[in-house]
Amino acid sequence: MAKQVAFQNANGTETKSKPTKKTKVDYKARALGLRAQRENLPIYSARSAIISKVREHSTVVIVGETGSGKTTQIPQYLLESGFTTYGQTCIAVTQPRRVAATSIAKRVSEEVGTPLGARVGYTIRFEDCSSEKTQLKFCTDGLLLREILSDPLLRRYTVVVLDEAHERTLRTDILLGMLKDIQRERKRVAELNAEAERTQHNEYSDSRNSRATGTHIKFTDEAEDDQPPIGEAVVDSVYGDVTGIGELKIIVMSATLDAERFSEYFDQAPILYVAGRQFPVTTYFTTQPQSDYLDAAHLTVLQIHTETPSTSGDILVFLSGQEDIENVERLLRESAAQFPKGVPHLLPCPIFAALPQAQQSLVFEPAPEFTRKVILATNIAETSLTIPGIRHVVDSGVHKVRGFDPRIGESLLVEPISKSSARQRTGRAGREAAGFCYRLYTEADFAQLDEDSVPEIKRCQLSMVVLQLKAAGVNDILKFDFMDRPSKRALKHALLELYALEALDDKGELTQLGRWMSEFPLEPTYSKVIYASQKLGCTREVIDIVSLLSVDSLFYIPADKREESNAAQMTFRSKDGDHLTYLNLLRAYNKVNGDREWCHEHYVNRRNMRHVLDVREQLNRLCTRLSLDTSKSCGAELDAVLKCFLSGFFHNCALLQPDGSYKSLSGSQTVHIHPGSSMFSKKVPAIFYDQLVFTNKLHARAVSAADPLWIAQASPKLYGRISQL
DNA sequence: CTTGCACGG
Repeated sequence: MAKQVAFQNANGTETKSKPTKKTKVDYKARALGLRAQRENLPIYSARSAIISKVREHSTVVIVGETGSGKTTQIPQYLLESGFTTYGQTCIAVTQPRRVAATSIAKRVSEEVGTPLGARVGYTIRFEDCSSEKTQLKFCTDGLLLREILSDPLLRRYTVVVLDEAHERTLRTDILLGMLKDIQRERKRVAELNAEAERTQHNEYSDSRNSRATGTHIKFTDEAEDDQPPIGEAVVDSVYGDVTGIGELKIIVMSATLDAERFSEYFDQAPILYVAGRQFPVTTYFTTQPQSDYLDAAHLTVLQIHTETPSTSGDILVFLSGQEDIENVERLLRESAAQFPKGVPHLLPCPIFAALPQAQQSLVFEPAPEFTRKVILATNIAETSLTIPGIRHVVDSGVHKVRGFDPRIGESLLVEPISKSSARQRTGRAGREAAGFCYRLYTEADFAQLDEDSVPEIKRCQLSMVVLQLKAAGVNDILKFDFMDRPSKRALKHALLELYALEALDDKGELTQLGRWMSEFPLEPTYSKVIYASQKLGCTREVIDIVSLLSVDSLFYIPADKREESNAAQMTFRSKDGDHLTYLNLLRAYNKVNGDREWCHEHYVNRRNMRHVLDVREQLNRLCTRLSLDTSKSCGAELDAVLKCFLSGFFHNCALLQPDGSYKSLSGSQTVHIHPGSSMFSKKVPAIFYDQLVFTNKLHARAVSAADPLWIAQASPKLYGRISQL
């Protein structure tokens, strides 16, 4: 081979862990069989140290490397140590991802030896596998956040364990802030309870004189029938009856050594370190910077393949997105076709979130005889998926990052990864045995990388976050104790957006509409649209379309089938734009009952369509509970639907210019209609869009035609003038 | 004029 990528060995090796094996449910006997395995985990020797630290401190930070067993064991140690009481209190363990919450709950219930949903259970959106008996509940962090809105003190829980906190997802960060508040309030309320107990046991003291300000104790003789028979109810001026509520313990679990930040945030909480099970990974850097990482990735894979036996394990390549993956796949197929006889086959397996399930699962199947798999992956393989059999990792050093700046809007750009991300990628080579990692950048470039990625909360739109905080009673958003504070500009932008949507009044206080909107698991723009649909009589259509917009791709478009998939999409096309096109798609999908073949023929992403139906069902149920008539339909008068959308999306409008381009109303920027849109290359006086994302250009996604007059009516204060245009 | 990293409710 003429072209080569030169590598050099890094100083030292990097290591990672061994996964636990999946097993079948078999309750008591099975649990007994698992006990030896549990006691063999690295964390087992730290059991009593962990428990006593949790008893002594309100908050404990635990750093556990992959394979330490922290995720499955620590919740069980707490359960065994009496941190909960049957039928009354519970331990919550949060995960950033749904699959993790469910699979860990399954494993732990096996180890505990009870059926799933009994003593150990899980709750995620659309799926509740827990009961009155549940004392250990695994859930997504987003779900626990929702629970705070209906139970501001989280009174059911004695301990909350935040797992994977180092990932710093938007929801983990908000949860950290809110839990810190809740912990302080619980401490105050717990003291009230302790004091009530003391006064009750002292027959000489007058309890009325010994209470904290702002509270009073109800006497049993003035109580309703639902009062406990013995003793007195403890009532707090803010939370009402707080009888029996104790302190809230918080355990922050992290896989990396950034624990000091968590410890500082929780008033110097103690940090415990637990070692993992690891295999060494030999890491190489390129000797020269690579101008084209796709070419470098392609050549490196060929080098690994020819220089090591194919039985030495599969190759995992980290790339930035679908386009990169499809390009490298093509290069590899071309090269593999020219292998001389006797060289083992090379099987490229792409994997990214938008890929249909059937193709995703190929990654997990063992390669055929005399064949080596090359997994071409996005960040999905960094944390979300663990692919067995990987011994070689090729790291491009880049990923795609969503950004947000109120001045520019949203963006989606390829950027260098952080050091911790590079280490995480490297670790993927050492899950089962010693491995190798090839970094397609120099050691000097690695040294220049940021230590950690920027937390999500600093690079996304915050209107939904701010609405949630307001609904949870956080009045001064600018003073909220964020672990990493978003910019003042971003927070003010969110406050202004909520004001424009009439969720906040001119004092910045939550309006009745804002309270109503906060009930929805939706961006506030969407809940506003649903609200507007009642007056205009098209709630059924609006809920359908909002559900359709909750997934990011309704169609799957492979690079080589663009023409065909476009033709298939034409079947659903509405002249008014994407919103009604999507509605047509849903109706067609329902007519064939989501038939698999039909979806395949029309390039419809079936998994995402199922999610749409789940969201729709949840929204319908929620609306009914809030006494909205979800059957209100506008029939063929679909203009009403577009008008509703404008009541939430008046900020997302653009007007046609004499030169045929569109300029946004809010920022006077040139916006380009996304090529996948039914409005692409169409000229109408005005458009509105679901999203504006900067990639190489400002692209408007999910676009529909709008009457300029409707825009003026939707927000007379902002755009009243355009009716005169 | 030709395109969407990953998640969550």
